[in-house]
Amino acid sequence: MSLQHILLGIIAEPKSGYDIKQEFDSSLKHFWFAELSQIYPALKKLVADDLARVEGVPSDKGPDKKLYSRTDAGTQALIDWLHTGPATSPVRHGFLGQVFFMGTQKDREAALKFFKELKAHYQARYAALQAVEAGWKAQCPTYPDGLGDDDFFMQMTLDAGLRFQRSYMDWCTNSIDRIKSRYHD
Amino acid sequence: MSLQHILLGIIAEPKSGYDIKQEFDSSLKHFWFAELSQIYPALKKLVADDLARVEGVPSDKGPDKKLYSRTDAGTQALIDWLHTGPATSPVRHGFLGQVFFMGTQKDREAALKFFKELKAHYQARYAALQAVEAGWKAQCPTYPDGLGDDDFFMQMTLDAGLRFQRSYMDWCTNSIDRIKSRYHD
DNA sequence: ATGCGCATGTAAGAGGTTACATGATTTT
DNA sequence: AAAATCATGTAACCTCTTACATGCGCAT
Repeated sequence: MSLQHILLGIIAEPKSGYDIKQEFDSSLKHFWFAELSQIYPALKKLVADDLARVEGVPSDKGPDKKLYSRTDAGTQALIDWLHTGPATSPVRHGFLGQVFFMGTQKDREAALKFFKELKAHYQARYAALQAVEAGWKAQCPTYPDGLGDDDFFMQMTLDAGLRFQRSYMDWCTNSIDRIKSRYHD
Repeated sequence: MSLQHILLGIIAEPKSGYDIKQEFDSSLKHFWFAELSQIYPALKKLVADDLARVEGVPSDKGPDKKLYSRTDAGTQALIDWLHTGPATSPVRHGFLGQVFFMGTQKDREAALKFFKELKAHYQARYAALQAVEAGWKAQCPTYPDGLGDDDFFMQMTLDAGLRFQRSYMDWCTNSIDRIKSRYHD
């Protein structure tokens, strides 16, 4: 349900499916992602529902680009989405399932290895978000509160990403300490 | 992919699909959940794959219960899963998508309302986890480090849940302050 | 000439949700 | 007498992933 709305948000400026995929991979990946094979049909559906229009333009290299942009109905559908209340569908965390049943396996070293790997994973994600933030800081010396109205809210999602990753990392660090003091002392 | 493994974890003791659903809703819901319509076929598949066995027993009320338990191959499959490394598939956060595009709508009060609703949502989840923790504390006076080996890891997932909810709440609080000081001063 | 980046898609399948279907017992 | 709880499932649908298919232009 959310993908359609997120696409509507992205095509405030005319964009092709290929452009959108790159935007997912660069600036949106901390909260959403989609494959091209999902994006193309979703854009078609927006047009079928009169929420977007297409315009074919020749490309420098490769086939023609299809640029999608919001119709007025599309903008309204986006705003309606913002008014339906926060989209907080519950989330599945496979790694917590693994921890939940980790007592099944008596190998303490395996448990430590697991948490160290998890911590490294979140550290990498954290570093990636910090790099995005650094780029933003370089562009705007009064970051974050001197940002324009649109960027203000976008930066909030980056702030959320940074906080959440830190929280995961802290939990890993603490868990490693607890395992060590329980089994290595 | 993870559901099968989580079911294997749960059926260390013989359990019916109905029992499992209740366990999801009570103690596992901070990291996983599943509908009965998904659980029943999944259990059948475990039996077909020789990872579980079934035993039909008469129930006090209602139809016969089918109790599922792990085979040795099932236990091995569970342990193998723990050795494949942390299951960190990326997560989609619809509400962050909404925040990302919140600048589209110029209504500041709507933005504040959104964040307050979100904060209330996470506060409710946090309170639910605290209640689970309180029950645990009542049972075990040396909580959390005096817990048995199995419970030790299970409690870690509760700790994770509490930390993550706090982190979401803090972000909401901070975002509300930022919106207020940007637009209400 | 081989592969990479640009640019479009389709098809099969896995995973998950919602709605439907059945029937017994216990509580209000 | 009606509703909730116990207990099993099936079917249609939606979302997302993985694999496949096509073809141009540019750099090595």
